[in-house]
Amino acid sequence: MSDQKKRLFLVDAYALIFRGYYALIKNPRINSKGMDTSAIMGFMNSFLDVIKKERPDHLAVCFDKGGSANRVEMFEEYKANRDETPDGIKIAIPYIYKILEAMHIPIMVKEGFEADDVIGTLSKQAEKAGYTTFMVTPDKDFAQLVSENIFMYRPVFGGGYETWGIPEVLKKFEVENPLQVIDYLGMMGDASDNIPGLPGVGDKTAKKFIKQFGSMEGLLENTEQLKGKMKEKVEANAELGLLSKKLATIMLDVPVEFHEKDFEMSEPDVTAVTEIFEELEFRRLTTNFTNAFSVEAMASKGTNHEETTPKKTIQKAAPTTNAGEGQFSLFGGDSQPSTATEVFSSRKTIKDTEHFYQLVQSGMGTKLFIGNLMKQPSVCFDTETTGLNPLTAELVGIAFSWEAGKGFYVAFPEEKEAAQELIEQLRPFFESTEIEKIGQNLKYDIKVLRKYDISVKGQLFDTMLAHYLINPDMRHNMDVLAETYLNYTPVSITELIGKKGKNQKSMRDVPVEEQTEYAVEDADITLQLKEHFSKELIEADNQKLFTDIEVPLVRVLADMEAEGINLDKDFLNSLSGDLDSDILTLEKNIYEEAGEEFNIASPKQLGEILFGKMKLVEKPKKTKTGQYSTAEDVLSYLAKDHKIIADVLEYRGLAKLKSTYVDALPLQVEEATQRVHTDYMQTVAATGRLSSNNPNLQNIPIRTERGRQVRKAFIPRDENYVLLAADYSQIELRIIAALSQEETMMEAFKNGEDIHASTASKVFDVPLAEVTREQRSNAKTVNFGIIYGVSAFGLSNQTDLSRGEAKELIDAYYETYPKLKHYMSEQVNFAREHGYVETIMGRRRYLNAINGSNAIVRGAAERNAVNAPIQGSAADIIKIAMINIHRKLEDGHYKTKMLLQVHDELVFDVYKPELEEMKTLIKYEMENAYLMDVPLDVEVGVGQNWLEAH
DNA sequence: CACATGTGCAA
DNA sequence: TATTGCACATGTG
Repeated sequence: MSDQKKRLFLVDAYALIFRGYYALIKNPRINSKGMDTSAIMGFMNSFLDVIKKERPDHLAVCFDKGGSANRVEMFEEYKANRDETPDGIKIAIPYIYKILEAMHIPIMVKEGFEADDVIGTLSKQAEKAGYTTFMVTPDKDFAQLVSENIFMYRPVFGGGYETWGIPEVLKKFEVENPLQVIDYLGMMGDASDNIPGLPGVGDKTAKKFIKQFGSMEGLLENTEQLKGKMKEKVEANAELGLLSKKLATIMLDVPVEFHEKDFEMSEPDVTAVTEIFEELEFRRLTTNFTNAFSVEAMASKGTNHEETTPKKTIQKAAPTTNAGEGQFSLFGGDSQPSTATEVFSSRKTIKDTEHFYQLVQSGMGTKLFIGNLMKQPSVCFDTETTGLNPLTAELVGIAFSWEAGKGFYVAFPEEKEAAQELIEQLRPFFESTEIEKIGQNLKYDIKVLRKYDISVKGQLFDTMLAHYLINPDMRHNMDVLAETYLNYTPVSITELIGKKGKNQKSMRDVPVEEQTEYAVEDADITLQLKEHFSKELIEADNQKLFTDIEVPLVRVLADMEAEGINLDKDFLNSLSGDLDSDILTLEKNIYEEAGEEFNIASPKQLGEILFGKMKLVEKPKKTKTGQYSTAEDVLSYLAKDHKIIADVLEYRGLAKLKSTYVDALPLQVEEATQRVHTDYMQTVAATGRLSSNNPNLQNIPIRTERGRQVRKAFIPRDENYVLLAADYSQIELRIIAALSQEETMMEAFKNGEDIHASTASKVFDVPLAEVTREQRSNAKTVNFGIIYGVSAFGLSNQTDLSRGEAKELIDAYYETYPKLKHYMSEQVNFAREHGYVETIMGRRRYLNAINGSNAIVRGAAERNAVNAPIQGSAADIIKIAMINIHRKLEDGHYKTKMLLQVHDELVFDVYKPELEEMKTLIKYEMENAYLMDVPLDVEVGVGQNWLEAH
C-alpha cells in the first residue's frame, strides 16, 4: 500500500478549531477549572482521527498569523465584519501549539499570509515533487486547488471524512474545472470571509452564470444577455465582482518552500503530551492519542463506512478487528469512566464494530423470539413509524435489545389487521409489569402503541429524561448522547429517509435490512446509555426525582396529549372576521398618516417610516443589527403624542392575535379526533418546567380584553362536561418565603393576606388599608423581580420609578425581608462552591459560568442561581400534583380528564356528575403535593370555557 | 427550503 | 441591565 506515491497532509488549523468549537457550542466542554476546552478538544479529535486513520508520513499543521496584508490592501473591509474570535478559541491556540510541539508535528506559519495561501502554495510545490496532497479542511474555498494529485479531506458533521477529488468538486459546484470555483465564490460571496460577491447572486444564480458564461469575466462581458433587475445589479457591481474574485483566489506564491524533511512525522514526546492533556482533563483523548500513534492501532485500524478516499492513494484498512477486546479505551466523555463492555473505536458507527442485529422472521421465528423476550428482566425497545405525529403514524417496526451489541427487529406489515395481529403477539411483553422497559423518549412510543390498544406497563427507564436530570442545559437527542457518552456516531435518520421537505421517504420505503440496522442500533445504543446514566443519576442523587417524578409523569403527559382539548372553531372564525375589518381600518389610517403604503408587519420598513422618514424621535433606539427598534416598550412612550404610533401598536396587537392564535389554532385541530393535541416537552426547560408546542397552549392570551377572548374557544368535550381550571396562587413567592424562612413573608401567607399589598404596606411603611394601587403595583413588580434577580435598572424600566427610586425601593424591600436577601446570596455562594444549585426535589442546574471571568455571563449565572431553584421547585410541585391526580382519576375510574398544564395551572374536562368531588380532590392534591413551612393555596374555577373557568 | 431577526404571547 | 419558554412574519441566501 505504501508503494504508492508519497502522501502529504496539510491541516488547516483554524478551520478545524472553529469547526470543533461550534460543533460543541451547545454542549461545551468545561473542565473543573471552569475553562472551556471545546476548541482544543474539537481540534484534537479531528486531528488524531486523521492520523489514526491515514497514518500520514508527511504532514504539517498550518496557522494564520497577522492575517492577509495583501487582501486587506485590496479590500479594507476584508474580514472586518467578522465577529471577534470567541474567548473559547483564543485560549485554545497556545494549548494547541504546545500539544503539537510535544507531538513533534511540523507547524507552518508565515506572517502576513493566511493558512489558505500557505497550504495552496505548498500543495502545488509538493505536487511537482511527486506527492499526493490532502488538504485537511472543511472550508469549501479549497476546492479551487483540487487537481489529480491534490485532494480535499473534509471532516463531515457527525463523524468521518469525505475526500473531494476533481469529480467531486465538479459535481458539487457544477463546474467544468476546479478553477471555476473561484468564479463561483466571487459571484456568490462568502459571508464568513467577508467576500462581498455580486449583490443578489447566491448559490443557484452563481452556478447558472458559470454554466452560461464560464467565468466572472465572461459574465461581465456579456451582461447584455441578462434581464431586468439582475442586469442592472451585475452591471453596477462589475468592479466589486472582479475584486471578489481576487479575494477568493488562494495565492500560490507565498514565500515558503516544500522540503520533504521538514514535513516528516516523528515520534511524539508522549510524556509531555500526556501532561498537557492531564492539565486540560482530557482523559479520553489521552488514550485516543496513544492509540493514534501506536503500532497496534495501525494493525487494527478500522475503516469508516463513510470512507470516500480514493483507493489508489489511500490504504484501505483491513476489516475491523474485534473492538470489544479492550485495546481501545476510547470510551466515555472526559469525565466518564471507561468500562470494558462499552468500548468502541472512535467516531465509528456501531456497524463497524462487532454486532449482531437480527431481523425476526414471521411464524416460528416470531414465537421463538417472543419466548426469549419474555424471559428478560429488562429490555430496550424503539418503535419505527411512518411519521412524527404519534396520532397518525403507523408502526413500521419495533427494535429490541437487551444485551450490548445485540438486538432484534420485528418488521410490521402495512395491512392494518395483520399489524394488529402481530402486535397482539407482543402484547404480553409490553403489558408485563415484571419487565423493565428502556427507551429514548418513551412518551412517543407509548403514544404510538396506545393507538394499537397496547398499554406499556412495568418500570420505565427513559434515557432522554435521565440525561435531562444529569444536565438539563445540554441537548438530549440520542445522536448527541451517543457521541458524547459512547463516542460513536449512529446512522442518522436523514441518511435513511432523506431531508424533510422535498421528497422525504417514509420509513416504510426503506429496505427492511436497513431498517433493522438503523432501528436496532438505536435500541442498542439506548441500552448502553442506560448503563451510563443510571450510575450518574445515583452520583447526582437524582434517582428519586427520576423514578418518582419524571418517569411517572411520562404516562400522565401521554394521556393528556392523547386526550386533547375541544376547540370552538366557529367562534374563532367569527373572531377572525372582526379582527380583519379592524385591522383593515387601522391599515388605512396608518398609510394615510405615513403618506405611503408599506408593510407594517416589517420592523425594518416600519422603523424606516417612523424614524427615518417621519423623524418622530431625535435619537431613535437601534437594534443590535443597526435597524431602528420598533419594539413595544419603545413605541408605547410615543403613542400619546403620535396617532400613527398608537395605531401601529393597535395594529400589531390585533395582527399578532389573528396570526398566532385566532387563525392558527383551528389549523391544529386533529382530523381524527377533532381536538387539539399539544405536545409537552419534558426535557427542554433548564429549570424543570414543561414546555408545550404544536400548538403552544401555555401562552394563550389573558392580559388584554381582546386577547382574552381566545380563551372562550377552549370548551368542554360536550354538554355533559365543564372546564375546570385550578391555579396555584403565588407559588413561587411562597417557595422563596419557605426556602429563605423569611418569617414576615411566611406570616403574611399563613394569614392569607394579599401578598403584594402586604409587601407594599411594609416596604412603604403604611397601614395595609392605606396602600395605594400604585404602591401595590410597585410592590408586585419587586416581588416578581426578586424571583428573577432584578437590578435597579431593570426595575426602573418596568415601572414608572426612576433609577434612584428603584434602588431605594429594592433597599427597603431587603430591609423588610432580610432573610430573603441572605437566602439569595447563599444560593450564589452554593453555586460558586459546588457548580450547581438544586430544587426542593434535588433537581440540579449546573452554573459553571458563575466562576467565569466575563461579568455579564457571570451576572446571568448569579440570577440563575436564585431563579432556578424557585422556578424549578414550583415545577417539581405541580408535577407531583399531576401524578397524584392522574392516579386518583384512574383508580376511581372517573370520566374527568386532565387536559392542560400551564406551569402553575391545571385544566380539566370535568364530567358534570363528578364536579363537586373533583373540586375537592384537585384542590386537595395540588395543595398537598409537597408540604412546606408555608401553605400552598389553589384557586379553582369552573365554566363553559377556559376564560369562564378562571 | 432553511435560517436569522425582531417582535410578542404566557407563567 | 429580570427567568423560562414557543411562534409568527419578514428578509436573505
